[in-house]
Amino acid sequence: MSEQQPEPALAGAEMATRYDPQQVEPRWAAEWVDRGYFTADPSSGKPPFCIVIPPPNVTGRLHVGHALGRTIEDALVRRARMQGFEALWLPGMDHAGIATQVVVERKLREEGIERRDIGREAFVERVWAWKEQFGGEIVDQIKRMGASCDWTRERFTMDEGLSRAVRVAFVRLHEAGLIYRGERLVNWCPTDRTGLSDSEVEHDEVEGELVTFRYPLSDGTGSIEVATTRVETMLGDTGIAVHPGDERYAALVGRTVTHPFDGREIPVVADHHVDEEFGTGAVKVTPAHDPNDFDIAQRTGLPLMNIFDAGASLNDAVPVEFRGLDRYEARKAVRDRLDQLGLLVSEERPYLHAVGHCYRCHSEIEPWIAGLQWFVKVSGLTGPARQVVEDGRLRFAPERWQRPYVTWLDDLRDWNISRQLWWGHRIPAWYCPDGHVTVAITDPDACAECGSAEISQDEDVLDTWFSSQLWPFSTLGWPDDTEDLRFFYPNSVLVTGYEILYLWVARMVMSGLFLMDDVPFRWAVIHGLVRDQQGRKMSKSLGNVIDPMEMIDRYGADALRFSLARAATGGQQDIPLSEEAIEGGRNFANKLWNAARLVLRAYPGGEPVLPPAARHTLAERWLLSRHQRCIAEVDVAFDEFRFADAAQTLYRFVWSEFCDWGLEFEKGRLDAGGAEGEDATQLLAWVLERTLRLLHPIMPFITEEIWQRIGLPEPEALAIASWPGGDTSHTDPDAEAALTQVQAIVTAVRQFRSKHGISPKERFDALAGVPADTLEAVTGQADSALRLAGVTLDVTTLDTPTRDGWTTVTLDQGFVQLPPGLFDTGAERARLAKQRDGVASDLERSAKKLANAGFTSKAAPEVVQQERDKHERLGVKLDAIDAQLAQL
RNA sequence: GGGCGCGUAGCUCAGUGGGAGAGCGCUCGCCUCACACGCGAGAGGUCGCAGGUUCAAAACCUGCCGCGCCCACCA
Repeated sequence: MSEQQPEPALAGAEMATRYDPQQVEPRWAAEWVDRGYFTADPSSGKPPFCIVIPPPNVTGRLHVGHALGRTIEDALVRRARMQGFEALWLPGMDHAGIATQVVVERKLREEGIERRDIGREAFVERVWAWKEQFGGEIVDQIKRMGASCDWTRERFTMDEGLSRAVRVAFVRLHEAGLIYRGERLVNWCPTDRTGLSDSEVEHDEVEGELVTFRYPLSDGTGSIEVATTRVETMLGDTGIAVHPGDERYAALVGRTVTHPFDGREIPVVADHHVDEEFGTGAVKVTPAHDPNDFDIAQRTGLPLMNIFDAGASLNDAVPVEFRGLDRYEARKAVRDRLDQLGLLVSEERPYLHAVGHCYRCHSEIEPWIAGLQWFVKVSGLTGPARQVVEDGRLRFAPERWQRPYVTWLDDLRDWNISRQLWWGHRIPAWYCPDGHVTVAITDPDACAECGSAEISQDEDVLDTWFSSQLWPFSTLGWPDDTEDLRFFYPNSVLVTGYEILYLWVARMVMSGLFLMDDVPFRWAVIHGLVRDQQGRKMSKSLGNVIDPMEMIDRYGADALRFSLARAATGGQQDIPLSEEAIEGGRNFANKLWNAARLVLRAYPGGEPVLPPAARHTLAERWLLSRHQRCIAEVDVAFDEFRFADAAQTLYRFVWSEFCDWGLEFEKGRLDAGGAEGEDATQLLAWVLERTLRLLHPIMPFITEEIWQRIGLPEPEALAIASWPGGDTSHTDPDAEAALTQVQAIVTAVRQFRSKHGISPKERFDALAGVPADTLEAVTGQADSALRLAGVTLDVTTLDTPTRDGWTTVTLDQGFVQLPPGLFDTGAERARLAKQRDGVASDLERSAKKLANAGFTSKAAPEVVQQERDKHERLGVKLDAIDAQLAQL
């Protein structure tokens, strides 16, 4: 830290009442990186732990979904680092083909420039320039979150190394016969003017129409009715199909109908795909614009008739009156024309059906023949990808994601990887005039087959996801055999949202297994989508978008991180988040800050030393025991990727246990000063310090800042301190039980005061009775807890005579007596009566249970004994209340 | 058409076979010398519905109802 050194130790007294993340976070974010804590060293001798970041789009901005993923990743990596792993979190960005191209195109258009006007080379240059200038904002945003990435290893999917990896991967797959070129119908986006893979098409219900119309038989003997949701495609019909076994149409197969607009004679064919039950049992066949029809045409030899241009407007293949119309205008025009000719049979509108949409721009997809395209043949890749989850080499958390993953693999069709874009990895295939294809890693000078020097490279680029699927190993140096690759592959964990389970996760597994012969990662941690409090998707139009940068400005990165971690429950599919929740995270940070202020007020600095056990008070034994349980619970929660549980456990420990009881008990000792005060201070600092370590993966900034103020001689930062755990020596069930007694006493007195409206200023005496075996432990402790609240307490055993005229509050095990004159008798009678009702009904239920022979004979003995104890306790309590009521 | 998830306090969610919980919100009382971004005390729930298993069900099984999501070439 060049300008602002972290505060030295002993700064407790200088700590402000309010924690201010803005003064802390930027300093540490820079300092950790500058000191090289996050730079991984594969030769350290430590075991590896590696996560690669899901690379965000270069043009992207951090949204709250990213914030969730990065929080989870950072928590895992920081904990692993503290646990002694050589932890690498490898960052980088994705060129994001379509998305980026569209963004830059839009910017250029604002300058009055069309990409086709300036040409491919100039356009790509503009994208690079744009990327250099405006891209990467998201990197700074990730840094602000406190992400412990190794920025020295930052990668980009189109940097030199990764571009080479893409070519090698392409060539290797091609050599293995797993990449081929073919002409097929592709999912065409008429807006982005490129083909898409099946995974990039989203199916949404739309309110369309179902139009039924007639094709007259060419011989004038009748007609055939067909139905369609896209009546405009009838312009491209080249056949009518019926089921081979359908007797209604058997006589028509082989005959023709006449196209009403252009007079073409169209054959009636038989094909098994047709469902006799549906509609009229006859189907119009548009091979060039429907995948099923394409298949039918392949089987029956019907010709293809392409009626659309790349923008999905009608081309010159259709009658003049329709040319140039876009598909929606055409739909109406064709329908009207059919109506005029008296061929329209019926219309159903609205007709709900699913229509494919482009995942980037949401235009309706047009199945279209876009020339020769490259495909990945998945049949050779899915088997191993399924196998590794079945034999546990790759595991999902939560486990339920395994099933959809396997199901998807089972149904997978070949992957179209050609994109008619300019921004991306150009397909490493060259063609000569004779039609030979040369596929090569480095640009060839001549055709590999005929030696022709007249070769030209494929105009298309590869699907963005083709390079993303290599990310877990290409970033580590593949195809070279690097030290990083050997050490950090397979990655330990991959963290991502379920929306790219197929698009990305499954493909990394397939390519990793094929190219690296091993899974890309051992765990796939799948999280939900962050939604608003009503469960709605965040969108600008709804105005419910939570901008993580704004939240960091307002509440701090720790607050954001904590609230995200706490919300990531995994039980439900998605994650609701509200600004109030983040405010809760901020409040928690402030609570921790103030607890530290109190503990460190008189702390001398240095490593906290736990006083010998013999000097621990009951409350201290309790605190250490609870703290130890907290460590164990947090540890297991992290191991099982239950981030919400880890956060919740820490919240409860810090707030409800450490602060609410621990610090309240210890205030007396702290104030006492001297040896007693030193013991208390050391013990609290010891617990605090370990708690900071536990909390650090989720809230790195505030924990580091406080930790520095404790002033340990080493290590120099919490970020590289060790993870607590393992030790169980402080577990102390006796202390926990005894303290439960104390809490009951303290609560009873507080309730009494509150119920009777006794002013906090009013001081009074009280007497508590507890079982003999906890008397010694409880004595003093209960008194010290209450003294601050203006109550002087005597503690005695249960069998000591009670004080005449005092009112008794009956506890589960013991009682509290309060002096007369403090309260209204009527109110007290009401309080007791209410309590009696509760106890009486519990007692009745317990008695019934014990009277049930089935229960006493079949239930586990310890459960029955527990019930007997409870019954007895309730009986004693009821008697005590009755006695008290009688006195009033 | 196939699959998945969820219905528990006003809201968002924990809780997987033995006495209904948390955070926020709400009510009452407190500026108690760490914290009002706080402290203390409360109110509030036929655990979606109906059957079943069990001595015992919010939890396990079956069916139904409701909400959300994913996959899918019924025109």
